[in-house]
Amino acid sequence: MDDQAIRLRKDRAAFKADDVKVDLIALVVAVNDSEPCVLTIGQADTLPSGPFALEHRSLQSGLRGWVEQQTGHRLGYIEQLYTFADRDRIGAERQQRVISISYLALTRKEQAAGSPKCGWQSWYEYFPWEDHRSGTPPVVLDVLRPRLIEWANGVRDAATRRERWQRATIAFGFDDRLWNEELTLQRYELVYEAGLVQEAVRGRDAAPPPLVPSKSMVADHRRIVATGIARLRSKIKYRPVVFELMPPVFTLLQLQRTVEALAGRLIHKPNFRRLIEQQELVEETGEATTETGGRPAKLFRFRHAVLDDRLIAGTKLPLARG
Amino acid sequence: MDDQAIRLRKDRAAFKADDVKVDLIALVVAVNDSEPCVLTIGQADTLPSGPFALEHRSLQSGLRGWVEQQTGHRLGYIEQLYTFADRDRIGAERQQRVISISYLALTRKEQAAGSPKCGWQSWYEYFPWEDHRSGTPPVVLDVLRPRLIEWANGVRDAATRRERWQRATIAFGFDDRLWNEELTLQRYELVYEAGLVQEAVRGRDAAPPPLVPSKSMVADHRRIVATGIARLRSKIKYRPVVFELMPPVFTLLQLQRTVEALAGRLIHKPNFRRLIEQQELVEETGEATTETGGRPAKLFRFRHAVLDDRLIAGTKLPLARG
DNA sequence: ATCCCTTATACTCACAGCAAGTATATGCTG
DNA sequence: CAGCATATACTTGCTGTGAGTATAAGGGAT
Repeated sequence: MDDQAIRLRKDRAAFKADDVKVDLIALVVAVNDSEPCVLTIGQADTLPSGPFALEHRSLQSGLRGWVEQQTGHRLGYIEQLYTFADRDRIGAERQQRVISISYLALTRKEQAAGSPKCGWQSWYEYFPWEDHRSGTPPVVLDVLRPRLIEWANGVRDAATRRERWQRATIAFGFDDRLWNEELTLQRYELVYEAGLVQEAVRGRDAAPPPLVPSKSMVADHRRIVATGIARLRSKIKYRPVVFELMPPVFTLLQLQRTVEALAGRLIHKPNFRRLIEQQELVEETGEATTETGGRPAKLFRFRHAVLDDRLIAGTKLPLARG
Repeated sequence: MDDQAIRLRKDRAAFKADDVKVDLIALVVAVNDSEPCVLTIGQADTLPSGPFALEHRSLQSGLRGWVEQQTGHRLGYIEQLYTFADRDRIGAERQQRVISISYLALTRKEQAAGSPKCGWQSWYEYFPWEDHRSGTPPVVLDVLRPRLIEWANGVRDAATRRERWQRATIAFGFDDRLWNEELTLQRYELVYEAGLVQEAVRGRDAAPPPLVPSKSMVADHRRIVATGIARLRSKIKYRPVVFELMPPVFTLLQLQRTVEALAGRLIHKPNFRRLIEQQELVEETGEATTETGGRPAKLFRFRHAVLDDRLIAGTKLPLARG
């Protein structure tokens, strides 16, 4: 039957007018002094972004252009995060759709001179419940747990109640379940659904509700950050991406602190060192530094050769479960 | 400095005219009789697709609409694959960009009555080198290896030669390296770069080159299929997505054959059963079937409860390395 | 009925990965 | 010199898992 083919072509033609605007959004991450940071503009509430335009050679180069212009940073490693088109994102004047393509970029903080109107923020400012390096942060049990219980009990249906509480239990590791650092996005979605972040109650003119203390962001940028954190926490376990965040030369402890900063949890030192060395991810420079205090630490550099063959095996990092 | 902010706003305004067209492309996968299939239209060379339009509630619902209209299939599980904007994809008449957002959907083949002009194709028709269930297929060592050696040696620079051959070695497991089924995309990119598939030499009017025998597709659809295969092969190892492809009731061997079909390699049976059962992914229905021949096989169904808590641990499947 | 085939199911073994604990060496600082 | 922080080595024990083998149950051909 060729009707189908013809109808197809006609339908496709009929849609010609529905052009959309495409926005590129960058989540740029660096780690400095054991603190994972994201690059922001505005009131530390906006990610670098800009429209995809004709003169851009590709999506990635368009993104690089915007970030460079807005923050003065040259991006290195880039990977696509997610593409979305929310209903809320329709332009007011014309009925027009906006598609947002978000990217995750990894750099080093010192790389560029700070541009005006941009700065680095610890990502734990936006997600205070994600940093478990000094044990479970108080906000989890003191604030989130009771609020999420309230939220779960806020519905009639018993099944929904149970389902809500189960989701919270899994995501936050309540009731002796273990904390899974990779569930950052699920956790953000929970606190959003429960109306505990500013973004969720924006535009509503109800009485100011009791929010969980945390820094909010413009539009859905905080959601993008959550997506990026989750992606990064998962990826460091099987790809040597940490090195994109390291200076050319570093000590093993610095490397460990960086991974810990990203993962939001501590790592058993001997295991970490064994794993790094047996995988031959790094090589000694022959130098050592005394700046760390204590016994001078050997300096290492990343073995770029592994970028090739680590495609096979994957890099594993020992993230302690307990 | 507020220049920056002002300049930013102006730049953004100046780009207003650069609207783009957004295409949604669906890779719909099912497994039937131990054969992984993709849903195609046209001459079995096109994936269901259509433009994103104003009346679509969301990207996903737009995609569902197009697939349903073109193939009669209602999609269930959907996940985003990748978004790209190739330089080649510029409209001829107007200078306009086309963004393609691709999705991976998992269904069961029997679900819908076949629509005209659409059909299921084994994905190994497009990637004959990916099926290692009966050992390494001949095409790998007899055709691909010599052609890739030629390709690697086709450059002057010794470093490039070595790098090309190393990539090929890793991707295809030459020289006693082990085959990694997840590198489907890297392999396709290699054969593409080497000019061994029809898509790579399209539009060139050089003499017909010696291609590797395989079915080609329109535009870059075959690349999308490769991306989807890679994603799926990776994902079945840590998320229980296989069950989206299974009938409501099945035997353990059927389940194993499905996983093997996707992974393109065989699994050690006792290990597979142990892992499935100890993870409590399935439960017995109490029935058994004699249709399989031999001793009647117990029938199982998927435990939907695990969809929740498998967020934590992840589902693991025993894919033999050797 | 018997043999043989196929499939299902159970048990065992061995090794690698890895989390965790403990101990020691080294060099700085006060 | 004491005290401290770091680096580095050794050991232990659990678990996951790849792999082999054995047994049970039904169907079909002889």
